[in-house]
Amino acid sequence: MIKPARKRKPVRSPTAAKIPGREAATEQRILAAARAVFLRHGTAGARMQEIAAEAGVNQALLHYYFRTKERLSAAVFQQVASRIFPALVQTLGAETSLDGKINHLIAIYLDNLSQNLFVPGYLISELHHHPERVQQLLSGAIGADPQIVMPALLKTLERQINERVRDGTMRPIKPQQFVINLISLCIFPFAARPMLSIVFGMNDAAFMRFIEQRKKELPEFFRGALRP
Amino acid sequence: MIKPARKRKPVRSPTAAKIPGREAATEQRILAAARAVFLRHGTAGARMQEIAAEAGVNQALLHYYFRTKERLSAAVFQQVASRIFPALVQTLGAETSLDGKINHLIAIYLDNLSQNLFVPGYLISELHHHPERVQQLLSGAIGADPQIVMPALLKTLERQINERVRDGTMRPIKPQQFVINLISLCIFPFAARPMLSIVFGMNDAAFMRFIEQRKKELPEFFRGALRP
DNA sequence: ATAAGGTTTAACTGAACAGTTAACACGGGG
DNA sequence: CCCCGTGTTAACTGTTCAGTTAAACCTTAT
Repeated sequence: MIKPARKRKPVRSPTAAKIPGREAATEQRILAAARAVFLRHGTAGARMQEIAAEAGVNQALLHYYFRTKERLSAAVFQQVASRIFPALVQTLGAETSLDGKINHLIAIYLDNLSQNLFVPGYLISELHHHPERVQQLLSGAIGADPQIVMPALLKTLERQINERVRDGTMRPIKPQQFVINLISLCIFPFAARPMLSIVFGMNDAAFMRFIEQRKKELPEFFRGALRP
Repeated sequence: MIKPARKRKPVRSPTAAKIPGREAATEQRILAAARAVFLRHGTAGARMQEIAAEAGVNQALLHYYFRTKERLSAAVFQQVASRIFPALVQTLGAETSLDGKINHLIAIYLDNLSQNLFVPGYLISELHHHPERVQQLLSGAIGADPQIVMPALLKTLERQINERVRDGTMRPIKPQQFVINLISLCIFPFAARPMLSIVFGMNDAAFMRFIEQRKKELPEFFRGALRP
């Protein structure tokens, strides 16, 4: 069987004329499009064609810049994760007061997530379906091996908690429980937002008011829970 | 083009001989298999072939009992959701004391989720990727229109909170914030488990010990947060 | 100019997938 | 005894999808 000579249509469509000096960074456009699509549909549910369309390019370009769907999704995951985890490590690992850490973490998380509403649902979903990737991806996102950084962080917290317990200004609590309680209260409302919207009848504006209220109340709530 | 007569192999494989009176409920086997596969991979990532294999049946049987993949996944979602939501509504809507509700909800949620570790990740993932289905699915899971049940529940909680505020035994808090804080602390650790496993270096046994400790500490923590 | 090399395109390929078809099995009621 | 409805199977179909190919384009350096 002889392959027939390919019939070709004109390659550069007339609408695609680019301004020469204004070369848009195609790779960045693709990454942004991929992020939008992967956030909405998850890695398994996303379609390369949809990403190409959203970026306004041909599907082959996706493979030119990122060999496979897997690599593209990994790039997106890393980008998204690196907005969330370093803040946690830096804030809790700093040498500021415990109360300061609580205030700061709540403030930056609620602010950050308010502008990236889909991030928590996406991250939980990806980590749930691809637990085998977690280790390497977290390493990249934090910028160091979490198995070295985190124990140090927990030690620091434990010391600070013990000081306050000795002062009589705080009840004892394991540093792990401390961290989990704090980030649960910050992140979960965003992860469960689709549910809350229906269950509590919240539209987008109502949800934002709800979060604004949390910004004011959460620090007090959390510190209150730890009073002796 | 005339279709050639089909060549057929023997239809009933010898190993598949069923005990006649002991007709296993095939539909239930399929549902259980579907649940396992959908929980692991999510609706988009799951493969009908894998479900068939896990149920030990032919792929065509899946379509015989549940017309499409979508219906099968809806059946699974409803089954899983109906283990989580009714308990919430019943517990918080009951006419027991506020402290009793807190204790009860924490106890049953941590117990229940400990035996269904993948449920929170699965539910959050599905709700995130298919928000349009939430309404109908929640209605089925709760057994009533959530937009009628939930406001009543919130009213009840608000009344109980107001009583305690008047007594001076509780700080004021909006009933929505009350509910979200409570279920955040219960559910989030399970949803984020893949992350915690790596970040805190917890294996399965360590995670279970972690949850056991929460069972004891959470009620105190939560009530403490609301002391005046 | 022009050749080189990075960029972008239409068309193609092979595999995987959800869903269909028609044959076969078998117990129960006529 | 036979056929009818439900259950079950192997094989098939049409589509969608990730990934490939080779031609065409564009910019810059020579």
